Amino acid sequence: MASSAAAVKASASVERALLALSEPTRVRLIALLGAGETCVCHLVTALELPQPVVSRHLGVLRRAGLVAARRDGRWMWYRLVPSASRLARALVDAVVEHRDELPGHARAAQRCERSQARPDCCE
Amino acid sequence: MASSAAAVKASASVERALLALSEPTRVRLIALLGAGETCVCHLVTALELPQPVVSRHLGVLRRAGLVAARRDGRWMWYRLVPSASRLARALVDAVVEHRDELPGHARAAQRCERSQARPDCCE
DNA sequence: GAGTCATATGCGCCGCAACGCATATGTTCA
DNA sequence: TGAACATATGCGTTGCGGCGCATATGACTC
Repeated sequence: MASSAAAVKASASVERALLALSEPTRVRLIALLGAGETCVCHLVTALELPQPVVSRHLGVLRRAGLVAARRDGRWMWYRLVPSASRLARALVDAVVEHRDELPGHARAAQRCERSQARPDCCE
Repeated sequence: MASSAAAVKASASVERALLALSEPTRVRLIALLGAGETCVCHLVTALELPQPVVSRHLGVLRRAGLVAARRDGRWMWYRLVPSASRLARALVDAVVEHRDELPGHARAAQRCERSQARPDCCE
């Protein structure tokens, strides 16, 4: 029946989703993306981490089906996408909803906004 | 103000909570405990893992403020307790609510119930 | 108090995943 | 085409956490 097939699919994705969420930096990325689609350069500025680190974590989240990427010229924009797993969706929603509790999130979000306000970046 | 003090406390506990939840076995334990207070021996039977492994994971969850232990003679019973962090509570609730999606949970829960039904264990 | 049972913990080992660094890929503009 | 920029990836290293094993702690019975 269709529901068991869906359960299998969700089961496969829930493992990757849980693995993806079991890393502080990736949780912080989810929290930042909760504010809307964001360019990688802003995420790097927000988290104050080396670009390869951010890129790698975004890759994990993407392969886990939690975020999607869109290319705009030289820039890549990432956004949250609903996971195939209800559990994963609930976890992401919880992180986004209560992101203010994450240590350092407020400052990171501030750096992210200020970075987006600069006219010399991302067009 | 009081809210900032609460935020600091929640912030301290949310880190430990996220760390505690970043492990598949511990997530499975949370899922099992979602059915109610459970004796360690049943959790060992349910997860089919060595007793020290289960005990250690329960210790992590306990120190993270996600579960509490109660001694009853030689047996220890564990139960979920509301975390000081709203995010942690939301994550635990999500795991419990969608526990059926966790790979192998149904069988583990079945083994847990059958273990509890045996009269020769835990009194 | 000795023995037994249930659970917790100390310790050493090992695998894995994150990181740093360099570099590849892809895009824009001159 | 070549240079500059943004992002992704290959690779070697390392640190941390989970596991296995033995043993300690606490509780009950005789």
